[in-house]
Amino acid sequence: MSTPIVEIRHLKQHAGETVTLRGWVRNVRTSKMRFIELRDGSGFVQCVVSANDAEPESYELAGRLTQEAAITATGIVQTHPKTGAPELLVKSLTLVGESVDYPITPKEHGTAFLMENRHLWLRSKRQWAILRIRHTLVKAIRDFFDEDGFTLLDSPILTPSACEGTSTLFGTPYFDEGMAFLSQSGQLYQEPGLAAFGKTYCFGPTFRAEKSKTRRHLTEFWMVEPEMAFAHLEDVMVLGERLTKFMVQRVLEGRQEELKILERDLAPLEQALNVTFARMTYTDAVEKLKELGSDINWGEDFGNDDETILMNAMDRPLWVHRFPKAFKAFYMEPDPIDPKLALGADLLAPEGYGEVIGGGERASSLQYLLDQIEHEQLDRKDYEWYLDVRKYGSVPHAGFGLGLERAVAWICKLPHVRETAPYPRMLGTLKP
RNA sequence: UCCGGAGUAGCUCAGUGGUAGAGCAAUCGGCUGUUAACCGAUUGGUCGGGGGUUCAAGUCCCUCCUCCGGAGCCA
Repeated sequence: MSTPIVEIRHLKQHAGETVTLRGWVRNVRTSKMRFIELRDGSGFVQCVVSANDAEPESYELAGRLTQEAAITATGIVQTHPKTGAPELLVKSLTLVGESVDYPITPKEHGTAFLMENRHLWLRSKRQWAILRIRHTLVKAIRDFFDEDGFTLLDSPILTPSACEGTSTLFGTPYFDEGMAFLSQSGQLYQEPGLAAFGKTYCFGPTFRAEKSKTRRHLTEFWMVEPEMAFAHLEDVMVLGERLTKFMVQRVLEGRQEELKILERDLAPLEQALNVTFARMTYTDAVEKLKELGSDINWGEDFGNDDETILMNAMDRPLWVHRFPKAFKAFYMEPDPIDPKLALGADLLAPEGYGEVIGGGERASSLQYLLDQIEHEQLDRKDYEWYLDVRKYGSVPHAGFGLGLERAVAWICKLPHVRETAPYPRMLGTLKP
């Protein structure tokens, strides 16, 4: 006689029925009664093995199960007499794969050890919750742009030169063409797509060979980069805010169990959903920072502390816009009212998470771009294809980049982005 | 790259010059529903590597390596 195989997430629908579960042993507590905490990737459930209800050899097996052994368990779905949660009253157990001396024990571990065992750490409850939320955010991002009429236009990962010229790039030999570089942004490749598709986005890994050693940096991270034709700075802030709210909403709706595992305070997320994001010009932000005790001067980029100081005084996400042109990328459109300023906007997440979105309006004048390329001492030859966007039907256009890992870190309220990626790549971390 | 901190049992840590310790894990035994279960016992160490001081070094000095936190740079 065979019983239906059921995923733990569907257990509730099978109350009173005999079913088979397949999964891994998270923990075992043995007394006369034996309790197996089982996980199957879809959820967690307690299996109860008693001498009365289980076959003798299964009862015996339950007594010698080890952490992370793979098993199947067949029994009746009942409710926990104390908590009311579904549990399985076991009739029979089979051992599918044994597990000897699993390194990650129920007690605490250091970060270095956990990172070395990242491939196993993925099985831990917190990591499971975080990566499920990451999954939901990726899906939300795709759904948002697809439903909004954007066309996915994949930017290449192997590129011939720097896009922004500032950051360090990872290089790799590319046949007879010399060095190729891993892309640090797909944006420049989106712009030519506008005249073909109107609104486009790319979403994939990007790479920065910066020797940054902070809680906000990975050398490999995912970024979604929408770009819109006939669009201005205002459109960036409107779109970015809608996207952020959509992402937060999807997680609040669909990942309640995971948020609970993470003990995430939901109030700041609900707040972000229900209010209009704050806006402040760079110039006002500098004034505000000075009031709050920062030693920043106009013309300097925000330091890590500055973002923290600014956001501690804020109860919602904040757009900072119109930065000094000097420290922004060469392709930014200058502010027609004050040409010292660039029409850029960054979205700072609350709770100390800092920049999640960076974007703005792109320069649409060929002559202006040529002047900028000369001024920045870039090689015009590298950008001819990019300049063609301005030669053949140039229009105002704008877009932004949203860093997935930073969004996950904020929404899960994590102390470090390294937990937001399945296999994070950082300064000094290439394994596993 | 700079500043600070740390490397001792499989893991998390205590041990400030005189015989190397605890909790967890593992192993064995006990316990009528447990939930980081609990109780008892056992096993487990080139004290990060190299050099030095000393009768004696986990402990003091030099040096290298690795990791953690922060800065700069950025999403």
